[in-house]
Amino acid sequence: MTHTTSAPTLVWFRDDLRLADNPALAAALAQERPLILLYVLDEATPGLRSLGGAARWWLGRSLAALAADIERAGGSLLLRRGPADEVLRDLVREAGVVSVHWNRRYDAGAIALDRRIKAELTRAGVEVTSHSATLLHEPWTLRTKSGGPYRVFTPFYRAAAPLGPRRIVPRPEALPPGPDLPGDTLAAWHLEPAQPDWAGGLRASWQPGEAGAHEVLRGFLDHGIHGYAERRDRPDSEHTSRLSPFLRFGNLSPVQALAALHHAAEAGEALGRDVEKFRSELYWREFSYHLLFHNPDLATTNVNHRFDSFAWRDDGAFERAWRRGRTGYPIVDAGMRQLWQTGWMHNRVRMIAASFLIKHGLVDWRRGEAWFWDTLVDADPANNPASWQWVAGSGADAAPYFRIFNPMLQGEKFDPDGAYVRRFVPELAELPADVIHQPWRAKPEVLARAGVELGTGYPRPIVEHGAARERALAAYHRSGEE
DNA sequence: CGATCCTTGGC
DNA sequence: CCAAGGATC
Repeated sequence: MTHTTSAPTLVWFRDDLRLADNPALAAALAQERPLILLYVLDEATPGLRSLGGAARWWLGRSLAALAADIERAGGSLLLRRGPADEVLRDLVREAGVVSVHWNRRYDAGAIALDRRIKAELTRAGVEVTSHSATLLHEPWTLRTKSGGPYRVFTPFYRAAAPLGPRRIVPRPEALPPGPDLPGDTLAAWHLEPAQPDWAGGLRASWQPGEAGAHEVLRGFLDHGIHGYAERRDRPDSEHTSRLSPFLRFGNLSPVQALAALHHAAEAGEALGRDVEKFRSELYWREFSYHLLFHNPDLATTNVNHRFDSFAWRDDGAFERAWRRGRTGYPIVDAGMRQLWQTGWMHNRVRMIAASFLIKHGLVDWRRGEAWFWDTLVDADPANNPASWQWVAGSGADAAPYFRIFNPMLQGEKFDPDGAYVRRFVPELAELPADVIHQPWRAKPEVLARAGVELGTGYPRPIVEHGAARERALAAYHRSGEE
């Protein structure tokens, strides 16, 4: 084999930062040519949404891990920055690339860019192949009997699940070296914050990359999955998978997660109900991408256009209090502070916090979506907007608008001992469980004993729940009359 | 087409 | 008890 003398194949990594189960990498390897492994930091192409701060941190860590994994296998990761079409055009010319492989993306900006690059390179005589890697099923393969895309989860799931995912592609044992090409250093991209360094909580919470993904997956299938169906809703317990950021950046594929889940189920390590529940959660991710593919402007436009005339309030003070975790509703504030500290929020609390911004504050869901986009390590172009629209009531298969979460009841139901609130809202740590979700109702001596000074220390509720609820229902009915 | 169903409640 | 209305077969 003459790897070093023949023309190279290029693998362009994007949302698939792993070596195992990577169809583009495997197909490129099978060509037995010198291999260029590329990542492009593209902050210049119009229509591509720039990563938020937390996601940039995750990307930096993932690339460091990927580069190390690649080097251990004998290859090297090339880093270049700029508009991806220009970067690829230059690199192809510079290195005499004859074949390019990548795994597909599904947001409109990326689809348009990839299509343009593919057309240009093909015209130039380069073979370009895209692969399915990031989803269990390609969105265009699922249609209702009447021919349209699914808009309700359950029929989607019933149609998709029996199809079964593609086969897992093995992890390559060795990577051939590629040509020596000039590239950027990761440090020069400044993906991790320096001044100020706000990422301490993220570093303490996560180990991005492929090895970290498998460690979390293993831990989840050994422990968290037991009782998952019931306890996944409890923010005070460790029964969620915490796989979302790994799936977002492709440190792990959903195909790998599903296969590991089935393996655990067959080995009798997990109960059917828990397995089924987690499987359906993987398919919720799938459904979000399906919605994104069929609604390219999911992050900016109401899926249900009845909401286009909704009179959102412009309330900077309310939004700031929400972002900082100072609404005076402990379960909301705990969630918002968990988000800021760790780059992640428990799913149940995401719903409560999102509902609070939208319904108690009447703030446009896009404002909340943008904040989550900037602060979540798992922020992706599908799940984030789809979930915000779900809470707002404007999305597909959405919660009805009149379903307004009661933050006290939700707190008491899902964090009954207050352990989650105590962890993230230390001002309230000494309050007894029976008042921790509504401290304003505690007797003065109880507050004093706990060292809580409402108003000066922990805030009083920014809105009264009952009044806010009535206001939201009235706004909804007004909107419906137009 | 009419029947049935629909992630995540609140009062 | 209340609260719509659309998706799907």
